[in-house]
Amino acid sequence: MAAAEEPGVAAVERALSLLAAWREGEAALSLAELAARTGLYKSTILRLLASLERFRCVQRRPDGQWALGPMLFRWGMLYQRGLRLDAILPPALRRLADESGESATFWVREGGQRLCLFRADSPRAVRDHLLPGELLPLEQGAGGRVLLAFAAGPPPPGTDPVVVTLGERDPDMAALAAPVFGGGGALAGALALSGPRARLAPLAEALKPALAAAAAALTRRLGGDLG
Amino acid sequence: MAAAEEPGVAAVERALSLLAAWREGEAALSLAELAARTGLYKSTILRLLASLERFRCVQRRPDGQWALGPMLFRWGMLYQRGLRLDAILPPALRRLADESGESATFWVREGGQRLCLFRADSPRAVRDHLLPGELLPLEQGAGGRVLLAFAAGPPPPGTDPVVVTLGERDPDMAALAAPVFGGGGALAGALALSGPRARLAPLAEALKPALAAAAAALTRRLGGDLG
DNA sequence: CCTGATGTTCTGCGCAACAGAACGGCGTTC
DNA sequence: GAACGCCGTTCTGTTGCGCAGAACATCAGG
Repeated sequence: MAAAEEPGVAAVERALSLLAAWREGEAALSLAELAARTGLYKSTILRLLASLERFRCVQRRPDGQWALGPMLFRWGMLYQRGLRLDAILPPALRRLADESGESATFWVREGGQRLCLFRADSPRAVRDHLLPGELLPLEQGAGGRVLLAFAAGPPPPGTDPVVVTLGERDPDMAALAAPVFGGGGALAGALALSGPRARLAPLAEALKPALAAAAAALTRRLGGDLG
Repeated sequence: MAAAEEPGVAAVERALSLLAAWREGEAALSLAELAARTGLYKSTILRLLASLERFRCVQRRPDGQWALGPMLFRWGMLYQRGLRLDAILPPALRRLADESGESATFWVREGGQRLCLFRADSPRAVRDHLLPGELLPLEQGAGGRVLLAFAAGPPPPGTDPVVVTLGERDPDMAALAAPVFGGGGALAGALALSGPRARLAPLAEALKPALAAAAAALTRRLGGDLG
């Protein structure tokens, strides 16, 4: 990375591109696969992995394959808890999922995407499949639309804060979402319910008040109604 | 890092030492604080942060302070789910915590330490405080002792698999733990109950069968009884 | 207004890190 | 058993990357 270009450290970016090679559901990757996915030379990868391993960001398995390491989990938890939502959100999401019968998710905005920060799956066997840590576009789905629509703060009183979308991200799914505000009226995230379209679409209007109430309760707990 | 020393990439290790600067409960750190904690020059830190920011491992706040970034959360979740325990453990821990009244934790061994991978807090207000992502020594506490004692695989039938410790890690706490085995009889982790010593110590013997049964049920679900 | 602390920018120089070849091991096929 | 292809490991000459650290700008507090 020439000084005339964007600042940074090329070796660090090579190491991070390695970490970015893992995908959902992959426990371990071989050296050859890492080379194929990153375009880096195997000797370069081995040197980078040595440092990542020393800091416990990757670990080498007995069969020679490489897995992500525990320090990423630790830092990921520090990130999540640094948002100061971990004490409040999991029980609130669990309650909402149990009472509504659908999956409850809390989305936060990260740049041009939304990140699934907390999740309580529906008690039902048929439900949408979504995992904490997943990053999705803002433009699709109720959660993303709420993060866009309410970025500037709380709407005027009397405005319906709940957004409903049918089949935007997946044709068979539906979702509702409402904004949650934190201190100073800043948007903290979007509280969403989601599930199969056939089951959720007929119930969407009926679920709006409960979702709006749950989001408002979270807003109050976060001090978002004081701004 | 001279070639004669351990292999690796010094710039990468500097960047990782930056990420390691954050501690529990710290949402953001200033440049000066990062310099104080790592001993790196501020110009060096800024270059490293530029790369970390580009890969979304840190983010700069409007006030100029630096926070850990969402990609760490994503990779942390990939690490956790790569262990293939996420579908099974959270509900099992919740059940165990609700039935026993104490906090339930799943520990995995990472090198010479144990990592809190999943956690269900006790429903009671007075409980020990422990968070996913925390790393603790193996030599202290029931969870750690189990990871040491059963590293070689399942014990002979008839052996009591539950370890009880009183006040080892914290004088006011007590814990019980039992091993959980995965495919091929390999130790997957330790299932633990923990809480205030005054409350848990009198109940420890009575809780052993339930904990052993829960651990055995997890072992069966993971195929650990087939090896 | 002054001071101290913090954050930002710049650059010469040294060596860190890379590219990529060569090699060994292993599994598969004939 | 030999040959082949793929994977992982080791080595090294060269160069441009990345650092140290000084200088500077900004800001908050007294």
